[in-house]
Amino acid sequence: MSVSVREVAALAGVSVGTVSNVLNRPDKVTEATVVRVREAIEQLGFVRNDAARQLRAGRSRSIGLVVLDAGNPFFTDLARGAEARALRDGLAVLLGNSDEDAERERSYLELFEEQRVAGLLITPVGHVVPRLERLRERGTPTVLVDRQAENATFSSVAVDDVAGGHMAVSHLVEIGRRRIAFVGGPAGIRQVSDRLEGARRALAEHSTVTIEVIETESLTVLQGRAVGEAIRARPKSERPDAIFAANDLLAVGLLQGLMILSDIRVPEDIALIGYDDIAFASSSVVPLSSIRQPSALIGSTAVDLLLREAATTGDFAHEQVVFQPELIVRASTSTTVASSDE
Amino acid sequence: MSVSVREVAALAGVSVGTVSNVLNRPDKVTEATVVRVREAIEQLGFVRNDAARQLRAGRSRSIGLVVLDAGNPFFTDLARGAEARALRDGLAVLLGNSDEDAERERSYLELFEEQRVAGLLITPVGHVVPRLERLRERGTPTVLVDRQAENATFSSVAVDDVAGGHMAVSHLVEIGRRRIAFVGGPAGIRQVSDRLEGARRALAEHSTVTIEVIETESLTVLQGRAVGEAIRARPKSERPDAIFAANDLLAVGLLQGLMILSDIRVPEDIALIGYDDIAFASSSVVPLSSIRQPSALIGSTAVDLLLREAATTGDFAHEQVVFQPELIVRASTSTTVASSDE
DNA sequence: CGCCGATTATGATACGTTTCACCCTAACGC
DNA sequence: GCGTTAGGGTGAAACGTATCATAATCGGCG
Repeated sequence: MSVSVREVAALAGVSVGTVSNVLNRPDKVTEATVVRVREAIEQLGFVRNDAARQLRAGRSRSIGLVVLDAGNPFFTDLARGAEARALRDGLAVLLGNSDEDAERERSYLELFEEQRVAGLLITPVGHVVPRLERLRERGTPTVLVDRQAENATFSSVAVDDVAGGHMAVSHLVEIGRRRIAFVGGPAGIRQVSDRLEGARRALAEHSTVTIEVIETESLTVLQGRAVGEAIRARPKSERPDAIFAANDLLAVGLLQGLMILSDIRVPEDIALIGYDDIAFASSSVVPLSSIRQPSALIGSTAVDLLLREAATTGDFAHEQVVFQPELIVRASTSTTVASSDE
Repeated sequence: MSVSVREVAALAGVSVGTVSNVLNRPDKVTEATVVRVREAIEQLGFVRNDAARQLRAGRSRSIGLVVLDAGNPFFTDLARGAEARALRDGLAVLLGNSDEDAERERSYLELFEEQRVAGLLITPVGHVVPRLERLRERGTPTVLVDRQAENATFSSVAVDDVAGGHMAVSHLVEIGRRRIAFVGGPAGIRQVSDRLEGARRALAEHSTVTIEVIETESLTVLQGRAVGEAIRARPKSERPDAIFAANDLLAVGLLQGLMILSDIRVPEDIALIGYDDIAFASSSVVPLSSIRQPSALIGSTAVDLLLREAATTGDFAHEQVVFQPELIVRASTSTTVASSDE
């Protein structure tokens, strides 16, 4: 059925070893032979079998990336950054979408483990550290993405979410808001709890400000819309005067839920700030204030760390990279400014 | 280094064949033996080597999916649909992003071919038919996605883009627009040319309406913004009174480019309609009219066709599924209606 | 002309799994 | 008690590649 090196070798009148050399180290083979083998390959339509190659090599040329939500532009940008960086070293990136679900996460880890990936990038949901440690023992380096490793036992690249939460809420307070709602969840997700923690710290500096936490099942537009509608249904006096959403998807959904068929004005009645600064944030109904993260840079840096860790034999080289987020103010939190966007 | 079935077998005191049976057909093995083997697996931390498995099987348990733009929600939704359907048959989906670039597309095809994927889903950019035919000869079925196969030589699942283009422009004409601009590109992409074709047909029915084609390099927010700014820079009299964007990403960008620091009103001065109806369309500055496609359904149907084709031995079973798009009217094309959204 | 080193080519081997033809044993029917 | 059968288990073979020790070839030089 399938064409193998053996048949190529036969047609070209050389040994299989030579064919392999043409494929992998053409400089070690005479020009004339190279040509002859290449012709045979062409003629037979030979395509190298990656499974055999991997089996022999003991390791694949791919790295696995498990993200929380492949539909979130923040993660697609991150993936794009990772892919570009990996490509420079001839590595492919396998993308897995855990959808914030520990079970799905586990099944992707299993898949990647069976594939003997060259490395693993993950934004963890469940309790995966033991599994990751097992992987490491096998020689598969792991880098935690968008999440700081608590005990420096893994390399990680993250953005300071506590600082980001602090920024967001400080900003809301500065524009005069006092009844703030935090919308996000599930609470088990580190990014969410850190952003909330930052928000709380900002509050601690202003005793007159209160915060209400509204937990969601996931960080999606749909969930945001549901919460928005719930808030809209409240009597005016019980509504917050500002909302800090744990990400932009929620914020966009909130905007829909709050404004549709409603007299609520954003930001006049309720100011709104999101997180991630996805490309759509600047063009939503009311352009969205947000906390910007360098998504593509996170991805490429993660691959960088991964490769560095893979190259190091002594395994005490765990690096923790932490980027600082940036406040982007747009119309959703500014009554006066005519946002000039970017 | 790595643990193999052999060592598991040794520890459990059985043969390798039995271990394999426990892994793949546990019902064929005595309960007691199963337990013993499972314990050995656990104890040694054995993880099945997928490369060896594939090598033996001759085929992988993954299907490849090559899309035009992994950052476009239309395609992430499509991918999600495909993944969910594939999972039901125990298949993984490998996602490749061609970024509308023939070279990248080629390299993903090569990768998938080397991986001996069980099947291929592709939204083609370049001239890939010969390569796909070669794949088919090898026994790898292919389904064209979001693109009708011209000569019924491949299975395909698509949406009638000509009809969609017709819908969009008919709608613009109906609300009284006469100077229409079509924004999209590159022209080589079938979806773009079909939508334009549909637009032209709609025009043919109204001799007083003119169309201007503005070609873009890609279908992204950035490109849309650039075109929007170019239109904004024109003298008022030379601006179109309606724009049909080849997808929502462009439309969102156009919205940004047209409205920022500008007195142009949408839809009063320029009506705007996009294509795909991504989740963000309903929550943009001006909620966007669009042509809706059943993205997840396209993905799952494509996998369906793929599996059906893979099951068929006689190879004359190419099916062409064509869905009809749906016009979604929102504020960007309606001066009067206070959009009730969904 | 013969020797040597360098350059090329060879081909057996191993990677870890699944499969399949075969063996063993115990139970069953007659 | 013997033949038959079925259920469990065995282990060698094969999948297609890369590697590496070995062999062949060549050119140059003494």
